[in-house]
Amino acid sequence: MAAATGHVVSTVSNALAGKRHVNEETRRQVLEAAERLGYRPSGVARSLRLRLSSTVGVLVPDVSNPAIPEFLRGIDDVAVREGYTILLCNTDEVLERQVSQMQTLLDRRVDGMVLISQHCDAPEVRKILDGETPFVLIQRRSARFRDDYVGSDNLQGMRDSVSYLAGLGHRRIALVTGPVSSSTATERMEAFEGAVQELGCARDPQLIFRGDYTVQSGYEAMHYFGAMDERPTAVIASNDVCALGVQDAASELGLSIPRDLSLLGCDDIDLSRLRRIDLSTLHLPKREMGATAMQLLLRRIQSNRPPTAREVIIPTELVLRGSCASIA
Amino acid sequence: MAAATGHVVSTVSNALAGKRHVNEETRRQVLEAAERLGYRPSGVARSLRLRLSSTVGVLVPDVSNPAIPEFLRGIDDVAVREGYTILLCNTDEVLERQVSQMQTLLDRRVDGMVLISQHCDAPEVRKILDGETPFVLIQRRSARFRDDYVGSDNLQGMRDSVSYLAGLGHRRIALVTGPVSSSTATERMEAFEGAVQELGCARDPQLIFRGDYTVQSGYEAMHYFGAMDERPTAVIASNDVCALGVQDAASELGLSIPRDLSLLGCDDIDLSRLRRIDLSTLHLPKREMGATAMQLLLRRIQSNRPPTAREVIIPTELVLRGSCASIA
DNA sequence: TTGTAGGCGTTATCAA
DNA sequence: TTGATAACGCCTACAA
Repeated sequence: MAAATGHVVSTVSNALAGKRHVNEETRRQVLEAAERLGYRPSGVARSLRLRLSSTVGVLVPDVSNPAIPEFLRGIDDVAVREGYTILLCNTDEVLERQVSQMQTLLDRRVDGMVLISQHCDAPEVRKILDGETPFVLIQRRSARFRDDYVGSDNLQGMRDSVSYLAGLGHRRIALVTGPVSSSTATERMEAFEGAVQELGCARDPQLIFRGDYTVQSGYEAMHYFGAMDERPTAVIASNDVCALGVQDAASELGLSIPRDLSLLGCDDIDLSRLRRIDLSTLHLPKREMGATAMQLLLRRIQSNRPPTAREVIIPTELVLRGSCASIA
Repeated sequence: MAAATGHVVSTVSNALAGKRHVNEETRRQVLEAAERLGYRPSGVARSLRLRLSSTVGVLVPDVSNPAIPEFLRGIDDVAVREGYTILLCNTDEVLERQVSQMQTLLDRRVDGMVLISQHCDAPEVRKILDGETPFVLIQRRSARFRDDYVGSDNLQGMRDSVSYLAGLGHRRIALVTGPVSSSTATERMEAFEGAVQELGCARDPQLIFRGDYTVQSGYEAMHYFGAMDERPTAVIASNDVCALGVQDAASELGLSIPRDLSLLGCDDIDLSRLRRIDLSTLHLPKREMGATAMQLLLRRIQSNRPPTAREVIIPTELVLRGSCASIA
């Protein structure tokens, strides 16, 4: 490229980047030549030189789980605005996969990472997190460390949920929880247990089913609940996707929602507001949360001294639709 | 790193990469030092040297549209297996955004690009496509050029759909089509028109509503159809997401599916099989299609002489669920 | 305002 | 089998 213009590389570089002053005429020539040749500076070379890749890795359990893309979209919104590109990695909740993906991201010298509901306490993971590369956690935080984190207010949310159902007269309320490794799942479960006790509802461990945030697990949960001698009159699912499975099994069992069973979700995925689904749920502004996480990450990337960790807890809001009713 | 081991860089490189023979003892030392120092070769430097980034860009309209992530997952499956990482870009169907994202990908020297339902005939886009960087198209192909392409058999699929409905006695069948710029939408629409004529159904241009693959557009379409003097008795939606909107509006209008209205989708997104949705639709193996596209891309990336373009047309399969019934 | 030169961290080539 | 060296394409002192 330099050759083509008759100017030296540094002049070309400066003309293109507009960093230092170059003669207007020189500049014009360079720009013209670049245009004509379709020349564009190599981001790779720049990354090597600057030791900055303008790239962030995002780890997700599985993009095709409906709850995930909305976070992703929020992250992307601010990433694009700030000139970053996203490297996407699916981990399927499998620790080794997560570790190897993180390693790959590091090898590619990403400027930072966003971990959406990923393992963050496993020693292999922690070892990477303790390195130089900035990161932010979404919806799953460490039990032992304080990191940059964006998550929902699970305590308040679950309390609202239980007290809403209790207000409708329900006393046997079941919970389909998420995987043990998920702090959000754990927090929601603990809040559930607390609220159930406070509000004088049944405290039956059998009413808690361990799921894994999938439709399938909600489906299994409901079949399990349905087979109990004393069925729950209401079910809270730890996320909407899983609530969809509960709905499905309920139909199969001939249980009408909300007549025979009240159902409450968490997350408020886009589909929950469809009349066919019509799921009452805790709304979570996922796109905004993704954006917030990315902003936190950028703050850390761009600051010279590592800022102190910040945890952003987003309040949830109960969205009442048609899946709950007072007990007959 | 080289310094730490007392060996020269090239030896270190070779020990780590295992390319050429190094003394077993030397090798051990290098590996040990790397382990101890947590050293990992820079992918950026390697990319610069090799002029290969092991990175592919994927352009999508919007990740949070449920039809998209499944393709993405398929792409990722083979990408990971082959050591590639995905750079994700949302374009929102906006041409300038697509162009600027493609430019960014080029700047980052991606080894190739996958365009999921993107503009591919606009001159700005074509200019980039005509460059050196390999690419594959999914679900939207060029009207004028023959590129590597993976898409559904829209002709056969739409024929099956119409003839299924005609077999149920429907004669007034409506279509909610996709954006003009989408070849899949166009192909489906043309196939619809042909089939409708062949099978002796109403050929009323009013029965075709131009949507854009969103829930919202399906919703609007149904309200439009619902207000007609002579309502259609069946609706075919150009994709499932849009069918969801039709369902929603139908509920709102007090039309029961399938009693008052038969509804057929396209794509078969995961959610369509939920009992609450229960949408009859054309199944499309989206994850497999994504994988196929990525394989096509790799073939092009890895071959010395550009192979001739290949179009892979995937047959669709009508999945009968509960959204269609014979006419009363 | 422009030119020169060094280095970012690899790999490939060539010589030892 | 190993060592030295030259790119890859960019940015940035520093010198002119």
